Amino acid sequence: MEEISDLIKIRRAKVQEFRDLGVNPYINRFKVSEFIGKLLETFSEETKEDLEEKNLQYTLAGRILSRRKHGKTTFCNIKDGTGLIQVYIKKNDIGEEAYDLFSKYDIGDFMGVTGKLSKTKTGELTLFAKETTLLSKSLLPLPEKWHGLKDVELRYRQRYVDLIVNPDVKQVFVYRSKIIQALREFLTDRDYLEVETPMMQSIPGGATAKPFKTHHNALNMDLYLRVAPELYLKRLVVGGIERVFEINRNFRNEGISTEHNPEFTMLEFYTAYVDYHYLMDLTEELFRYIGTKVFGTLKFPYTYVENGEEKEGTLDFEPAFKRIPFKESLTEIGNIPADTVNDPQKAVAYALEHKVPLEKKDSPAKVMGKLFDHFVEPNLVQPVFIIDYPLELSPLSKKKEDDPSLVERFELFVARKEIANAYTELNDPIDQKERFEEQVSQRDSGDEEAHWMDNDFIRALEYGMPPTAGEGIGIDRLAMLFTNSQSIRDVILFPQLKKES
RNA sequence: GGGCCGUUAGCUCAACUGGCAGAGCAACUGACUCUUAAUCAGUAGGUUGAAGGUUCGAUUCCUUCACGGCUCACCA
Repeated sequence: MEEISDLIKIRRAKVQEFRDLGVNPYINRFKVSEFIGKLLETFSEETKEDLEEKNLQYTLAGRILSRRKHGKTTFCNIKDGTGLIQVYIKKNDIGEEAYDLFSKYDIGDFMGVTGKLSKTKTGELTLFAKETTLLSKSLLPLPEKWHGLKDVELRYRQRYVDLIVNPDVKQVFVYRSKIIQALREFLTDRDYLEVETPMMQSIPGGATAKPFKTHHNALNMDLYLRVAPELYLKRLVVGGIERVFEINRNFRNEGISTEHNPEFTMLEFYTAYVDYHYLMDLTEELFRYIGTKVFGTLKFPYTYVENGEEKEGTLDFEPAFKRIPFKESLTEIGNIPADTVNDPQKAVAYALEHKVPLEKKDSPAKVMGKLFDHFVEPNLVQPVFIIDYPLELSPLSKKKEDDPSLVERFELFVARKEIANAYTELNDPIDQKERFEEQVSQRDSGDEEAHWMDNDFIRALEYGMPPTAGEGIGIDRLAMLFTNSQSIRDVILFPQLKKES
């Protein structure tokens, strides 16, 4: 039925051969005396003579990644989770029978090896084997050693293979993990409490986005996967958890691109008694903390494409991040005439003239948003806070005291991407209710992304929420930024793909 | 969802204007006791993503579909 290539048939036959010889090809345990990385770290600089004198015996284990056979001797490289080391197997040293058995191992198999650590005449740290053990047999051939696995579809679908043969891949995910760890440290050191709030919500709130819908059978109730934790975290601020954060998944039923995966990881944190200015300072500090702690630098390479050419730049988190009001950014960075920005009709005309796609139902504020996306965002390379957004684009933010058409909100842009979004939280329950009502009417007129009415959230605010500022940071994009990754799929281990055909 | 590009051996890639589908690595057989993209000699490996169509003849041209990449729209 199933077509099996000769390569696999041969390997399956080998498994049987080992069994026939009384060798279990999948043994239960194997005691390792040291990890490879540790040996590389400790002994790479030592001379061959010193190593010989110390007569160091080790038992290592790892996956065979390459092999160079020379008749009665073989060099191979084995890799464990910590590093890759060369092993030298000589017939005279391990015996004829053992050598014949070893010769049946394939690239991709896990083997254990005991022997003396020394160096070859070329100076490479090498374990000179006295004994080898088959730990686990591999049935599928690994991709080519030189080119690795390049087919991006296979890399994402079979990430396990990608991780085996493309060493840089693991490093990206190590960095991702360390970045998240640094975020946690940074916040917990400042007395923020990490919490987990519902991912399944009956009213999906906290962001303008289309949710995924699911159904709970026992409760006979439709539920939505959350688009943001925001409204629950604010309920906690109401309840007295005045410094709170959550790092977890959000789900949005929208397009997939190099910057969007349907499930993505967000940090959201809330701080009572402060405003968005405080958060800007804290955000700058946070970026420098990650840079220093994880990478030991505040300057990062940045690859981008301009006019079809790949170019290299540098992102610098050292200088103070610029803070530019939204409206000013349109004129100063977007080079849109001031009278156009101030006149909704002219703005629409300007947008159409420059082929910015508008929809008929777009309000003046939405037109501004689109002008921003089109003319300003592509120019925001070094870290910059865009501040003071139009009220209508921000249904959960607090109005500015001196200009109620604007809200106290900022978004942080780096490398032409939106990385963070923050604002002084709206805590006036009556104002909040009116804004929800406005969103509901937009929803009724066909805007599937508009916010829902959340009466329990209003009730929480009615009990009183202290003045609070909150911020969300997209972790995937943050990881892209720090690892200079061109696609969000390169920082997500298993990105969403269609079913394999 | 739209546009452009791609899918050939396990992997990385060739095959001119439609004319016998090829190489390197991996595999297999053999030689080789310090190699490292080991080397040398030989062998095998293919429904060219799928289904139709045009043609004497299709990897190549056309149509539809599947999957992927980039990009636009939407969005963080």
